[in-house]
Amino acid sequence: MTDERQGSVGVVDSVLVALADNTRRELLQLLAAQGEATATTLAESLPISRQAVAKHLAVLDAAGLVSGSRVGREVRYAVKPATLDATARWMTMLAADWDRRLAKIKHIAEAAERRDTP
Amino acid sequence: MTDERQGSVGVVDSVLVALADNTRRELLQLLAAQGEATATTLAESLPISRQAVAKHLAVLDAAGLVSGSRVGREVRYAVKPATLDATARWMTMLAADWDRRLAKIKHIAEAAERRDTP
DNA sequence: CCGATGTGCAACCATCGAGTTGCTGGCAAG
DNA sequence: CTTGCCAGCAACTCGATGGTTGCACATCGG
Repeated sequence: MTDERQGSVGVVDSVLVALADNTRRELLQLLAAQGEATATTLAESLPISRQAVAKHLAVLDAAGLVSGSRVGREVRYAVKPATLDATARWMTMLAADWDRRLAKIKHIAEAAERRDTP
Repeated sequence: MTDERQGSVGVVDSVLVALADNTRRELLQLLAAQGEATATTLAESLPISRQAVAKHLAVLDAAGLVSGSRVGREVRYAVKPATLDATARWMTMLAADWDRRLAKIKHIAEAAERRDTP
């Protein structure tokens, strides 16, 4: 199993790195809108070359956010919601964890205050 | 106001960029664990210099993930769960959107298949 | 078979970002 | 007042990354 401890490396890292780029997010949006598309098609909707798009798709594929399947001489890419969803879950969990800790610390601080100024 | 459309720039961008770095995530973890800490303190728990930590904290602050408050000659930083939570929500919504579109497209494809092979 | 179209690979360039060192300025404790 | 932390620039190095061009390879259509 992949351990997957909070802030360490892993699947989450690659997803976040992939999502950190605006062009890649636009690419995902286009893919989600069209269902399936090739690198060349996508490049026509963006101000960058086909090769640049291909590289981005490789990154997204490595992160598990998209997957490509060869059909004849072209490669159709499609979005994979599961990975994004998993990352969203991880984030929600993390935020909840922070909240828990903050609440606990605040509680301790208040207790100390009550003790100092009775 | 900041518009804040789906895949375009904005708050989400800065948060994702901030989270894309592993050192920054470790920093957040440390902060969440300790409640409050200064740049120098945090630097002692990491293999990098105080200045590097300060830069990272600046990025996290700009993204709204932490906030620092001056106490005497030192600056105490603390985690801000709200922003992370908002981003997590955004992601969940996005994943759901992808799922919706995928389902619709699949439906269309099946309909076409039924029509082609009656 | 031959041309057109789409991918993949490699080299190359420019910029960005993480990290460093070095110095200055403020605040506090002696 | 002086000494010692702590924070805040500023300049610099260097590897990662987004982007480009050029070419070779496969596949479809005539």
